[in-house]
Amino acid sequence: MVLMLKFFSEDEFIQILRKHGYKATPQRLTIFEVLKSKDHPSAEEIYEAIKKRFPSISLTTIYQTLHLFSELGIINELGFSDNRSRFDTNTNPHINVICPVCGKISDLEDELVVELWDSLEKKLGKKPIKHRFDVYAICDTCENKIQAGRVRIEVKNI
Amino acid sequence: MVLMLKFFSEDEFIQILRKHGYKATPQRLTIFEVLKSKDHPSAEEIYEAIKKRFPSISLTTIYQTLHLFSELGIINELGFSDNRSRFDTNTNPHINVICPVCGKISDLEDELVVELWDSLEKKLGKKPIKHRFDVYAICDTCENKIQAGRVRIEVKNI
DNA sequence: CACCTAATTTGTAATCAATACAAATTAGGA
DNA sequence: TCCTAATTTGTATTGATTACAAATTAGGTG
Repeated sequence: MVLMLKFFSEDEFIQILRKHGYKATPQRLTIFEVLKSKDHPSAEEIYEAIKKRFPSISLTTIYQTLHLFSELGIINELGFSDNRSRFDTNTNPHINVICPVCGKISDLEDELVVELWDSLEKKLGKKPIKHRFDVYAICDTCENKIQAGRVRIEVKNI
Repeated sequence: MVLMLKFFSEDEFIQILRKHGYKATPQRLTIFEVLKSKDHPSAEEIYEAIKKRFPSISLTTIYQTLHLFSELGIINELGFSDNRSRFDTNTNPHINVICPVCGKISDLEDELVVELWDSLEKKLGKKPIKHRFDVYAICDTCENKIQAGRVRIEVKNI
């Protein structure tokens, strides 16, 4: 951990690619920039955002690049039961708080999570490779809509 | 929490269905029994196991039933990036320790996880609905194969 | 116990995110 | 500037899951 996509400059990012033997293509750099600005985007959302800056880009490139970034450990792919992965740029120990109504994901950083993560090396006999901690709770926005009777509960990502 | 599919008798299970207005069909009871005996099965694995006891069952029924059980809160659907959900019958606070090589999932019950779960109500301002904590670590079986040079690393569920 | 009806099951067709593939393009070293 | 392996692109395909409508059935009622 400690690495965090959001804090890399473009130059640092290019160095990371080169160090691993990968080329610094404009497509990769653009996807990197878009990832910085998005929260927990799906491939489709990334594709839509990137087409604005890079109209010729192919969806296949998006997928290949996201898999490459996952392999490099700078993002995590989060598979969901609705078959739409989302991509997490926060690789430090944290909890994804997911609203089952609107699908919004927000990060909860917490000392106890770090403590739990650190304790796992001893408990498992080896340091784990990565984590994915999800918790489901209705977000305030949706809670208010429900209170006001303005929404029928329809569950996402659950 | 406290509910645990593995510890329900068939009669108790029938009562749960009826209490919620659902019929106790032989298909549902068979799926319930098979879930008791499987660890973290996919829909396909459940289908294969059930066809032995109930040859006429349809894959659609498997899916409908698994979704019903999820709705009742007695199992959790775990979506993965390979687009194959697996179903977790352990709804108590625990960590899924996933081997990225063979895909094996084992449960780690731990006091810190319970403590973390219990602390979330205060931190979020509301009691969360459910959790899903995954950690990736190569299992002993795969570790040994790798040491012996008998396997090329090929990643699953990651 | 037989009947009735809404719930459930079944088989097939459709969906759609993700992947495979092969041709065209390009980063970056020589 | 050239060269080549890496990368990108567009299209075709895959495969888990869902939609749908017809057939069946659980379980309540008289």
